[in-house]
Amino acid sequence: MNNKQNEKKISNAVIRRLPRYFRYLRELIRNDIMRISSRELSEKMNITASQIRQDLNCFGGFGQQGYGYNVKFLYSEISHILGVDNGLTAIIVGIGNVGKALVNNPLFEKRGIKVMGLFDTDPNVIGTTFGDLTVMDARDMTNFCMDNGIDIAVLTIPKAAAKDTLEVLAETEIRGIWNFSNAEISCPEGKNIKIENVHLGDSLMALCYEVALEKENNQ
Amino acid sequence: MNNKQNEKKISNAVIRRLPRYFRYLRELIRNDIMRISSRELSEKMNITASQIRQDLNCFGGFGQQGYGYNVKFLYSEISHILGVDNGLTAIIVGIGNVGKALVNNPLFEKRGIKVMGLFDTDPNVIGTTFGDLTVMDARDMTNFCMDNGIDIAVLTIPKAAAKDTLEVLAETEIRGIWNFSNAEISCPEGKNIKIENVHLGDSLMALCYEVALEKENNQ
DNA sequence: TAGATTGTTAATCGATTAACAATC
DNA sequence: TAGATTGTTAATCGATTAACAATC
Repeated sequence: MNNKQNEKKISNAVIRRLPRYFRYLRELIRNDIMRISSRELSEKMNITASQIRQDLNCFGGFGQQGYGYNVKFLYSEISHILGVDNGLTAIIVGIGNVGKALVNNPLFEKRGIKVMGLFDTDPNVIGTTFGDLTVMDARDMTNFCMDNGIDIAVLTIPKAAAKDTLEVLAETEIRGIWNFSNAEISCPEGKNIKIENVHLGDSLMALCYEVALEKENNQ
Repeated sequence: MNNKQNEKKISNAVIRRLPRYFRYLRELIRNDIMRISSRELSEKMNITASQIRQDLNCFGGFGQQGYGYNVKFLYSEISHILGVDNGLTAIIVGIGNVGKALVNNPLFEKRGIKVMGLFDTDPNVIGTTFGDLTVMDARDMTNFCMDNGIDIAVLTIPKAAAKDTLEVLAETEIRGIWNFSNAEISCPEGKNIKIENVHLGDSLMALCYEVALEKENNQ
């Protein structure tokens, strides 16, 4: 039950699995399933029961011997670990096609993240509205982030704009960057900004590798 | 030099790194760098030189002792392994916000994939055009895939539609699915369809974990 | 030839799985 | 209490790194 997060570093492999548990548990709740054993969950998720127990125990004992796990309790604990109840705030920088796809996406809301502002440099885009948000001039980004205590910046900008934007953001209190630009960015010296680089192209190519291999072997 | 692909199974960890090599090598070519040693590349990519040599040797010797790697040659070999020159074809199923972001994306073209068709079920969307493609009725998807020998289906559809769409696609000669729907799909029994599930929400949550942890520790 | 750097084997490290004592 | 299932330690497996002989 007690939080071990501060005691030892959680491996990246574990962290990457947490959102998956989060998804499956939400599904169980939706189906009114109240309790589940590591074995049952392992069958649904296609991983070993051992791994589930190891993973969950990184954060403390969430289960009960002889009973299993209380689904709602486990879900709320994992939600907490993932910061779902932390009231994190975000801005989206670059309102092109990808930016637009994210603005209208339940992705953020589902995870308790509030999108507070949209930014672009194009005068034709600045001033347009999406729901209750109006696209602002990127030059006002620093002030906006500072005034509103923004936690996360979503970068849906061209590769060429990534470096400058990173420098601007480094001057704010931003804590994380979700980077969709093709530039591979890393945290500036002396800062402590967590960066998640999303390379959709890499995902597509991993698929292409398998497809191409199969195609060659088959004909 | 000789292709070892058929000899032993390449580990997933290696496959996931190939697109990254692809990107860095393209960058080197753009900067007119003709040759590079594993050590130099390792410094740029922030991995060990040992790993680079191990990775590349899964596919055969692409380098030369005492010299290093010829950038253009290595790039073309990796491109080939990733199927860039295989003339793969694709359709996009579901022309909502995410679908639109992908239609207008150089992602496919950059990797030699030709997007041949767009599909949707919404009568208001069917018939609209994007570049030289017109959105077709999803009911015509099976025939279109068969007639055009489509390799890859990109699913940008709601979670609820994923199961049915998968069943339809299973009746075609589709070889791969790039799945953006929140449903976690797997290959139907008896078929050999490679599936790449993209969970943008999982990526966002992994970032949130780090951000939330830092926030808690700092205040 | 001497220097450099690969290809490849061996050593290390970390992550996954198995086993079982603890306990509900 | 007996049965079930966790939490946790130990064993295994695989991936990464180090080392070095091969060779350009």
